[in-house]
Amino acid sequence: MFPAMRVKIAGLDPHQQYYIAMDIVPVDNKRYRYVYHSSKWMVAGNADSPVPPRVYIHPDSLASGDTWMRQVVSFDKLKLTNNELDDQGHIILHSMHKYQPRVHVIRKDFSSELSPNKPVPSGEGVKTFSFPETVFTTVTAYQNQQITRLKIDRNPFAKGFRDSGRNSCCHEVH
Amino acid sequence: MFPAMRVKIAGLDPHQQYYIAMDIVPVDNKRYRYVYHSSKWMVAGNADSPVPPRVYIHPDSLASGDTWMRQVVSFDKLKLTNNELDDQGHIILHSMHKYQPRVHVIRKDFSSELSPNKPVPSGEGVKTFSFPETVFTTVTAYQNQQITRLKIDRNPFAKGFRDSGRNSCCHEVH
DNA sequence: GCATTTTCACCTAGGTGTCAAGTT
DNA sequence: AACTTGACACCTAGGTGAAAATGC
Repeated sequence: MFPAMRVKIAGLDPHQQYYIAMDIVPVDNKRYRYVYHSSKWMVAGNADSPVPPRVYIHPDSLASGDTWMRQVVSFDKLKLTNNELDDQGHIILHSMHKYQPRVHVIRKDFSSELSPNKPVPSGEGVKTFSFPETVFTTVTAYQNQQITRLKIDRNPFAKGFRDSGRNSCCHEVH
Repeated sequence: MFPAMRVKIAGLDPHQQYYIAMDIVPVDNKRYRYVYHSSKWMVAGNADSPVPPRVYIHPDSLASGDTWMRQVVSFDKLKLTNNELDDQGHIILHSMHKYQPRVHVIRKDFSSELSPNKPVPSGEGVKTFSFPETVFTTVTAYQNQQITRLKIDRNPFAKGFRDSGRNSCCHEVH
């Protein structure tokens, strides 16, 4: 998933151990299509049937509150798929649906049920945060030029598609 | 370090947490030189002055005995340097000296003193293993053809230097 | 003369969007 | 017509020994 979600965490007990995890939940029960001439996502019917729940457990888990709070916690290794039979542990989503990523901070002594294949437990010892500005719509092909440009300009792995990169290939270098 | 040291571990308490670590200790107090015509390492004087002790803590640490025993524990990410001022956490060794790698299994409740920059603690809760067949002599350039061939033939990153690789580059493919 | 460092081409491994082709 | 997939060129990132350059 790019751009990656990155969070700063405060208020933990420095000496307590925590897991940090992310899941991605549907925003509504709708399927969408993109209307190019109005540059808007429009409802295009009801959502497809639910997919197996998956949780991305941050690879720095288990770590102390102290460790978590000292760093920016980045979810850049989180991967998405539309393959409901995925066996790589990726988070499974429907294409053309709206989703909200959520961050979970889970005290170690409350993590007995934590699993990549089960919903995140809730209750005392688990805090969940979601940021409305991170809602996104899944696609298999980009629907507009702005998103393509954002991806190409910001992702180091897409450097080959940048205008500057393309032009510079034709300059003579001495 | 290639080939990497790889170990199978048995006899741990499945539910106990352990660190696994490696350090590399001098075999003797000598400096060596390689005599090509006899294909042997000969003593060439006394060892250089000791270097700062470094410990490689296996990146899967901390993990349960169960987890450790289920896998082959590989030290392929361990890195060596001859730079005594190294700040990358690599293990510092003198070139042209003989060394013995050691594997340490450290119970979590005994790991208070465990640090990449301090000698591994010893006593109850720490078990240390060394395998004489893994003794090696450090170099900055290979001293004989056998070791070069071993490296090239066995290390995937050296594929470009294999005979088959070199020849195949010249074949026409159609 | 020997040991060490630096630079380099050549790999592994894997993350990008593009485009052509396939699917529904 | 819209959506999805797969092959591809092009990157990042970093692990190899060869060979040249440097040091002692």
